[in-house]
Amino acid sequence: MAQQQQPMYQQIAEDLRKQIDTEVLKRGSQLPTELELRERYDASRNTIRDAIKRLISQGLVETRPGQGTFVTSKVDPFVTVITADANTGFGGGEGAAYLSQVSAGHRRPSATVPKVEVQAPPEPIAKRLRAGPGAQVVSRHQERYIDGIPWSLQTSFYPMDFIVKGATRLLMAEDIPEGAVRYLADTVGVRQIGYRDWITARLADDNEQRFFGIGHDSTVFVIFRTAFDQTKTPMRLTVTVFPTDRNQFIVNVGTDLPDPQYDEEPGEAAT
Amino acid sequence: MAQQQQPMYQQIAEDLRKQIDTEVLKRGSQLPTELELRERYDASRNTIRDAIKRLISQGLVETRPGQGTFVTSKVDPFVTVITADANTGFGGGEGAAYLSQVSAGHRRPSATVPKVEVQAPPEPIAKRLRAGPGAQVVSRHQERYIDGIPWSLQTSFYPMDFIVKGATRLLMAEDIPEGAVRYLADTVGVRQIGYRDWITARLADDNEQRFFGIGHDSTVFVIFRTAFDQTKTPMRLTVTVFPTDRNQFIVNVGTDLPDPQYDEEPGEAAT
DNA sequence: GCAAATTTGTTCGTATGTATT
DNA sequence: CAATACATACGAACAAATTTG
Repeated sequence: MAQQQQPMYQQIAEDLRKQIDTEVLKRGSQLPTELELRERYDASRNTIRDAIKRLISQGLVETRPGQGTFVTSKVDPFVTVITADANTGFGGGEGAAYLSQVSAGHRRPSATVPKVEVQAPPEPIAKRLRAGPGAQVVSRHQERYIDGIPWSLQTSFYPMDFIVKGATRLLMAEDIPEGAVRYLADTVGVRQIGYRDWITARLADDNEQRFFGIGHDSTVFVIFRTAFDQTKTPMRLTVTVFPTDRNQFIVNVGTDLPDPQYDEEPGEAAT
Repeated sequence: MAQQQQPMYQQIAEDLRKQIDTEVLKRGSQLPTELELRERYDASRNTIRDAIKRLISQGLVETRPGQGTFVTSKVDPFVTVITADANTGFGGGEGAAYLSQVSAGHRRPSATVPKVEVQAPPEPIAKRLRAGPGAQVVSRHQERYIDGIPWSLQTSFYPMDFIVKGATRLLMAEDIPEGAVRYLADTVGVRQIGYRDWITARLADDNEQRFFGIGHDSTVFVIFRTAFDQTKTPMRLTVTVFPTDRNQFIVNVGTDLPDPQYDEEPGEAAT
């Protein structure tokens, strides 16, 4: 009987995970306290805590000091189409239409008013905007929600040059209803010919952990969107941070594809 | 004196992280043993281990039983272009050209011979291929490397129908040099008009942890690529798993964009 | 090839601090 | 204020993996 291979804390974690999967422990419900689990599994409290730590790092439960440990209630994931679809045309702006939201109609996106700053760009930003040393940029930062759930943190950077040439509304801490792309075309004659998204993932920093309400070893998608004008010059860089636990992305290549079937979640797949 | 705010194990982790960032502890080098750190920081071994666990979950160090703890040596990330570029034309096959590899010329991709199976597809696969109950599919699984480094795990699923109609080479455990797209067009007249990538992230399972050599709380990208034929019917589903610590993706929207500047890593950005 | 030394992994017990009810 | 529940920290012992002599 080669059964006693795994450490006890992993066995306990596995047992609790199964109870969560099979809804014996329902979403949002409270787990037994550490002392109760200690008796049930005949283990020390430290071992119980090691098991719970595993479940936390897997995003299955969360602990609240003074209260207890609770099964996390996962939200229906937000699905974002990165490539513009036929209806919205050639997208890629900053505002509400910036990223086409699948399941639109059911869900209500919202965002804080932009926090606008003029700053010397950090090195990675400057490189992507091809801003030389000493150059200044305008940054516009927003916290974005869907149905009241923290969805993403977004910061757009524009060359200061646009302000000098007349696009002063970029400095206003208010939305640009017609979209920044349209506004820049109208005021300074800069037309967007396309953009490039650079998709990465990393651990969430402290800010992001607080805003999204995720643990310290949760990961986030970071998408760098560089938009180019008719002279192939970067005209905007938008950095958006999405927690991976509630976000998915779609990229369409080719025309005339059937609509995605949104009721089909991409579940686990054998490799 | 509001200095004793953070727990000790977090302070120790922070101190070690700084030493790694400033190259005091170089890439690949060994950290002091737990007993040495225990004396240096005047803490118990368990507290030292809590600090190291934090560094592990941040991907900064790795432990090897019987040997010690080592600073992880990060590889130059692999950058994959998801949208087809002008040169390769309308991509989306299964083989080597399946995903255009940036920095090509410097790096050598390789893959194991496909492991071919005929199976009843798991539920998520069947849904996406629109395979009814009882339907069979052919799966072709490969482990893929770049410069000998584990890069991705890929499984493609084809409807069994193609085999019946004559595309028997799909059953062979060997590469299809001209590409599966071309082969299917030639043998059964099924032409690919495009594909849709569905990008998600999740924790790595045991298989993936072993193959990629990553920890149990590391995350992976999972990309579901559904390819459609001229009748808008799914003709292939490819599931590819990439560890997030060494992979990035580019999506181009619009034509005539300048080339990416590959020497510019997307570093950390203020939000 | 084997035994010893080294190093990390697991488990226990205990005590105290902090947040919530 | 008291009770409850999780968070941090210490010490100790043994197991498992690896290297060294």
